[in-house]
Amino acid sequence: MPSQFGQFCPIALASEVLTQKWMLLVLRELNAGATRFNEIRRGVPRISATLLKQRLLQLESAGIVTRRPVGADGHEAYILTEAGAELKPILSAVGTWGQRWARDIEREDLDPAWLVWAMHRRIDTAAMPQGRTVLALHFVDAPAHHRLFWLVCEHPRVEVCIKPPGFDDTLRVETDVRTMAEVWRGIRPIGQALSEGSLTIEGPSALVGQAPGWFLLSVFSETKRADCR
Amino acid sequence: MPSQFGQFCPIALASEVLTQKWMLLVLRELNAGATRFNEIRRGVPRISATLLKQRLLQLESAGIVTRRPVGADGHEAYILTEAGAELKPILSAVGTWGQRWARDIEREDLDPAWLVWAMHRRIDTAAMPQGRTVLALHFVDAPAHHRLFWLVCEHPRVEVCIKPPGFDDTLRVETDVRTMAEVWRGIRPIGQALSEGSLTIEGPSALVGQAPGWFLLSVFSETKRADCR
DNA sequence: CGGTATCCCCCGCGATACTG
DNA sequence: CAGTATCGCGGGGGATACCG
Repeated sequence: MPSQFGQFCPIALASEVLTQKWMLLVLRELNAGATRFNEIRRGVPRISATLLKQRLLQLESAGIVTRRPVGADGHEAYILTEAGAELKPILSAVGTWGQRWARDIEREDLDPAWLVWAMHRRIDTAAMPQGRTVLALHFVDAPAHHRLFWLVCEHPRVEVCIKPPGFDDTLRVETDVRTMAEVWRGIRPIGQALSEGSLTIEGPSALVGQAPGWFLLSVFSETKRADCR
Repeated sequence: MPSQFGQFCPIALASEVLTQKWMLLVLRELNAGATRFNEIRRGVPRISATLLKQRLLQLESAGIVTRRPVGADGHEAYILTEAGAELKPILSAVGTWGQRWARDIEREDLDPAWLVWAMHRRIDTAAMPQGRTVLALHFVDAPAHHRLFWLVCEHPRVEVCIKPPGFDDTLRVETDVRTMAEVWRGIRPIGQALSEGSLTIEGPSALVGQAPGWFLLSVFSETKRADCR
């Protein structure tokens, strides 16, 4: 796609690559440390495999991504180049603006599977007890197949399961998707959700008190929304 | 267009508006101080009127732009809201990245009319002699109807003419489009272009020496390209 | 100047099925 | 797991003409 805008302005040239559909979300995943094809897809579940591959090729030819052979299989990992790493200020600026000014969350935005995937990257495993901690997440208002998830945490790794992982639950979190989403976004304080009863944590009382601190929430959660004026 | 990406991530929500085609360029113009419909169009000449209007409506409904009645005619001016003003870090980050890492300038990017329009916003009229200064720009390799432009400068205003403005030229600049573009981008030092002879300035020798300083160049011109390694 | 209205084409993209 | 192949449609957007 040569010269989409007919300008040599750096913003126009950068736009050609960066404003393609799904592109910023793919870059967000790569920036968050995703390297494998399906790892990226889990963070951008609504993109088709065909289109994701196409986007990755575009990123490669733009010098933003490189492929590196990995492991024993013939497959490869996608790595950000130096040019890709320098996209971080853009993602940060877009996220900050979105946190402050973007539209409110709609029904269709509330994908519980994506929420859990986002949460699993932001768990403070160092603050957890030694050994394995299993957090069961129960979204009371989600469709049956998206109602239950488990976060299996063993410092420093966190794994997402959609079936019982075979270990006892350490704690059980029960909430609705919107509450958890707003807590994750930093729009609603977790303490408020707890005292309202829209989010409950069950388990050994010593751990129940610590658990809210294990959730590090979105990287933009500290940025305050602007329309509260 | 509700929930294009099915995520409540702030980057995804911001993307819905910001990554529409032409959107960043329209915002660049608004951020540069353009307020009228056709003023924006001159900075984004390849967008159709229909689509520009559509984009402006989207910006309005996203809370990024407001319309304000202006002057005697029934028309209006487009003004950035506070949310729109806070997009500046995004434009800045995208431009900086583009300056460092975006693809090289192609033939079709080299629109001399756009170049002159970009330049006219970045003229240091305060450094010019008192009264009116007329700069004639001659692009030797441009198609006939885009070969000659005039910048009529009278502090602090600069006007672009595509026909002889009716005043004597103070100075005459002769160059090819690519040279002027690369100088404007800060990729090639103007001194180098002058000594190579790919850019010449003719007129009273006292003014010829000052003239290179009148061109403030792109706001990203100080950012160095990265692939010089 | 600042738009509308209309037409129509193309291709971006989603969906589905299949492979090494 | 990491893709490829194919099909088909929808609508985004370019072009052109028109208007107050």
